[in-house]
Amino acid sequence: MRILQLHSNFIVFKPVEKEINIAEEAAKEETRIEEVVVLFTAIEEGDSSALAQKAIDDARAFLGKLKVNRILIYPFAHLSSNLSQPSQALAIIKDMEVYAKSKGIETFRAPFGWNKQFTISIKGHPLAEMARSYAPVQAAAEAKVPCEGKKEEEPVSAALKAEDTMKSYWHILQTDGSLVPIEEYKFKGKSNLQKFSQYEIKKTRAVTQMPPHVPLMKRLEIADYEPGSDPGNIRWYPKGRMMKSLLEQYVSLRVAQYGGMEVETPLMYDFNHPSLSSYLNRFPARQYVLKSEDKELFLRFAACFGQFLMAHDAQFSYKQMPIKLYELTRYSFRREKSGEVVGLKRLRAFTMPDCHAFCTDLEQAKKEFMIRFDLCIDVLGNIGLVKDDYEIAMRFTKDFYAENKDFIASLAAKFDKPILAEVWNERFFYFALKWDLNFVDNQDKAAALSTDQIDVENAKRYGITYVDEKGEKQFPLILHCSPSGAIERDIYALLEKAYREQMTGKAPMLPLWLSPTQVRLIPISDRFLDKVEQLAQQIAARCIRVDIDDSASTLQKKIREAEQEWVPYIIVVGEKEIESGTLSVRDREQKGKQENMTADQLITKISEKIAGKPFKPLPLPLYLSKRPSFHG
RNA sequence: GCCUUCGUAGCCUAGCCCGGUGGGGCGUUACCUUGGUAAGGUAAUGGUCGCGGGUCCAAAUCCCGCCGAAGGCUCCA
Repeated sequence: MRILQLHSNFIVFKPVEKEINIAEEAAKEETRIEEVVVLFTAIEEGDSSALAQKAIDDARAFLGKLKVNRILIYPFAHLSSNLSQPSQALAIIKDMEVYAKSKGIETFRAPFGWNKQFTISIKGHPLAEMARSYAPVQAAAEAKVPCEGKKEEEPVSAALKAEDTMKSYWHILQTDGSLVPIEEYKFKGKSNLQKFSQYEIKKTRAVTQMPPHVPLMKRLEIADYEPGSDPGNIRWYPKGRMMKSLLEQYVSLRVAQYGGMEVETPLMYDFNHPSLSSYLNRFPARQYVLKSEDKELFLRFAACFGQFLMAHDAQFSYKQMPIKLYELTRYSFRREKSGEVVGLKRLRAFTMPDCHAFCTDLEQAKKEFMIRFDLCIDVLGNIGLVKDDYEIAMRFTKDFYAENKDFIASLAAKFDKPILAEVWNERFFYFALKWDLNFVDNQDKAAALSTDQIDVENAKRYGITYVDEKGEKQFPLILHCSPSGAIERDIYALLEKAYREQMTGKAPMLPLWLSPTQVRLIPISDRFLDKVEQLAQQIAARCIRVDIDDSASTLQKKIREAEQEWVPYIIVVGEKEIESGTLSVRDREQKGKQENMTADQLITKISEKIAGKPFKPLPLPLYLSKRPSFHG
């Protein structure tokens, strides 16, 4: 049996003439049905009533999802070249109709045996079009790995087999390296891991609140939606641009210290390049496509292409390996579905540091993997996201675990927190092992930050080779690592974390090195402006971002506004301070407690806290009265 | 893409159900106030009520279509 299932706005059909002599009686009139799932159905040799019921049951499963309860069974012989006898076919079609009605479905049927004309309007969503094929006997068809973007289901048996291959078996990998099936694991005291597991496995969501980081990114003048672009393409205000730039610099610095060689590669690539087109098929991201003269190009959705094409042309041997290439893409483009794009969490254009390491063999890859694992955790920690802020998932096949149990156990021991493990029976992605660190936000949704994976496929695909000890060409293993994840996502995580801390009664703030204003000076009156400016210059000369609130508001209001801007240190300056040289510093970290210190002591205190981090000067005019407001 | 909800000044929002001159707050500007650690006072300014069509004597309000956003679904290397 073959069924083409179409979720339609409407269908209009009209019987024209009888094609066979057993055709049913029908009037040659137009029938119009609105909001209906149309089942174009061909009955094949050997089909039974049981199969008819199964077909209806499968269709019912979709009716629920589509929120429709109306079907049209439309006999359509052209789907098969192995049709059954018309008399049997009619009987089965009728069985389908009776069964569907018995299940409470509003069922229509087009007459059997007629040549009919029809007009149909199909809905555009992914589930709208679906082809199904039912084999009459359980002959094992060959299994195929389902391919993303294909709106067709494989024959049942093949689909079942593929499902078995793709089926994820969820476990918790404990710090001693043992696996506990998720149903048996006690999440006591591990509520974030539980939330993350739920999100990964069941995708449960129940919140209707706007993600807290969205109003924050606007109010703090970090970033905003850009209505003049495509959804998920963000505008960055001066403060946000500065933060993003610092994060970019920091991650790039750390990768350089690790040994990554920074390169730059094109934003757009030829759709028809042989290596690229086969990679595209393995990577289920939707692209931005553009035409230039007679070429079709796509905007890159990862940094892999440029680096792989570069590695393809490079000459290297085992003596130089592992070789590490690095690029920070500004931007990677993924045309996420409009309903999925949200705030800084999921974008269509995002900044992605990506470091690939080309390794000779699994031993070298494992060693390198471990080094990068440390690097990622340390980078995130310095950005302001510690182990309590994220959960880890590790994904591998049954066989890989069996063969590398000690290695996986050592990763688990190093992380020192239980790990969500996704285990497959067979490998169907290009990696043998992958982990990702996931931030769990205030809506209990998870977003991946850092990740690393051992790629066992792409060297061959891109023709990347190295020369081994015997002078023979070999394919390397490739590690893909983003030490921080997307930079935008880091900012999302920092804002969500700040919001969470606010909920627990703490003053929300950004890490000191990322705060656009680190010190705010508030003169008590205009009379002190000159002296305050001198103080500002003294502080700014030591690479600290300081500004002056010279607006016309009252003192109290200026303090309130500085607090609402999350300024870490606020200093009111008047006669006392200028004469004594002692400043009364309001410390946000300590909920606004005031502490007396000299300017030099403050400078030392801040310098120690931001040591080792990149610096950028104040991204806005020194005087608040000279600043435009970018949002409200 | 689908479903639900929502679009009112630069920002937040009342009014919509039950049609009859769109109200408040923040901001901005001006004036008064020059202050000692989270909102000083007065006034002025600012609106194609998302866009288009319909119903009606009359539409922010009711109806239809479209656009945009948020949440959900789906998807998520």
